[in-house]
Amino acid sequence: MAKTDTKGESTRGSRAPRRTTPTAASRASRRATSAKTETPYHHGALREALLQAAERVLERDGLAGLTLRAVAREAGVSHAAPTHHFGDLTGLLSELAAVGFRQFNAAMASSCNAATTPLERALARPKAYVAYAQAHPGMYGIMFRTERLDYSRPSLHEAAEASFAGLANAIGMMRQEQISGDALTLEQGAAIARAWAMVHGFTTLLLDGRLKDILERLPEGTTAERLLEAMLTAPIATKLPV
Amino acid sequence: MAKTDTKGESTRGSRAPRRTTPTAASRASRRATSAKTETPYHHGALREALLQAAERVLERDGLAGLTLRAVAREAGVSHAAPTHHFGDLTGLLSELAAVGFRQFNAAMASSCNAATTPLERALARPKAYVAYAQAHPGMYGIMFRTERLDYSRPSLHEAAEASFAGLANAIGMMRQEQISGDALTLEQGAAIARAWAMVHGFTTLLLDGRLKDILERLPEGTTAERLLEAMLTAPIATKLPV
DNA sequence: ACCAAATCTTTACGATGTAAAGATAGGGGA
DNA sequence: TCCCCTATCTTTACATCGTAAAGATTTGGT
Repeated sequence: MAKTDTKGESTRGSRAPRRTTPTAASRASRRATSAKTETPYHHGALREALLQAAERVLERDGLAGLTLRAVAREAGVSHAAPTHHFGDLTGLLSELAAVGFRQFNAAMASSCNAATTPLERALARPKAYVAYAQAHPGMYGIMFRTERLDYSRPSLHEAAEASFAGLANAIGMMRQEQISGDALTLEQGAAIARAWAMVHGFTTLLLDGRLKDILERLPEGTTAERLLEAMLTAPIATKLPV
Repeated sequence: MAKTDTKGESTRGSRAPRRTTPTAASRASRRATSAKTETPYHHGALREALLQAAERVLERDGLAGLTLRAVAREAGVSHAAPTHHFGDLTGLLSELAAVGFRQFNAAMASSCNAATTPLERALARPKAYVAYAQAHPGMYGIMFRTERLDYSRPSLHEAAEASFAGLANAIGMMRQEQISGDALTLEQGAAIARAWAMVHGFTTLLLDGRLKDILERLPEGTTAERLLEAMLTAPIATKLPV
């Protein structure tokens, strides 16, 4: 793994064979030029391939391992290829986060649709929220690491906005009010903030391992999901929930 | 700032009062012990100076600008000096996070002591929590960026643990129960998780700018602190708080 | 006074992001 | 059909970063 830069990217030594990585070989058969194992100079769908490679790298090596060059290696292209499609690292991360938000929204939507009873309906979204984060910790981590993202990118802005709209909408339905337009009462805002903060906070604390102490002291075999449920449904013992 | 590595660090004479000359000359004159203004080879309290420099760099340039070399420049020492005191970047960040946790705990403690009425007592801690994060966003950010920290370091572990213990204790007092020892009921755990998740979630969402949309739609001049208060004290409109 | 250990600097190396120039294909007009 | 234009991808280059290793300097113990 400690290969030097130039060697690792197939630059200097082997001049003639352009791409010898396994991923490149699989791509070669797609292009029917003259039955050659050579990969085409033009990938054809590199943008998508890079995003998929980035997701693999992220979930495998964590955020620290998610570099432009690592993604390029994973996709079997030169280290500078991603720049052309995403501009810079922030661009790649932003587009990847957008993918994450879309997956995330889809997961919550399908989970809500599957719910039948009112209790199920109320818990479906938070549970799906936490479940997605647990299943894709890397993606979730990047989606909320704002200092590395560029929200002016339309794809990310839209996907994230849709996520928030779904939440606000769900709260509104639960309160049987019509939350729409531009104005909110303090109570409505507080309800949205409470719901979002509670679920988001629980999720980040959970992923950061900070709930481990609590979980270990709970009755044998209590899962995070069960704790989430209890947190959301437990009667308020005092006037203040905190 | 576009100089080469070695030149950029030590020739950078104008930066700090110390270490103004390249190499041999300064060493020679320092040897003579005639000039009192000359910087000694040994700093004397470099560890503390580096931590303070790191905090300055963090709040000025953000987490992205917080590098070992930047901290060394800020402190006016060679780029490798921090390594000796902190081992590596993770070590520096961990010690800095420990400083943050201590500041954080102190702020909450003093705020709780100043409270008189029961309502004040209940809100003092969350308010201090959010206030610290708003006043020191960089420090707060690093304190919860677990993938860059090493919790096996005693100073960090202790400071963070004290923070959690204070929280659990406050919840216990509010519920007028004795939360101690090792066992927790599901309800107790849920209460702690709820309080922590709510405040921590609110804080991270606020710092990430994600509550801006909500705040803008609230009645004119509603501050984040007011929203926090409403979130914590508002009556639960439905059976489920979410 | 002297030597070992601690502290700080120099030097060096691999990795990364990014800019710029070169190579290669695909596609549209003459 | 041929040719050139443009998008796509590769090479090359460079500044910065983390970190290891070795050298320089001071401190402190004996």
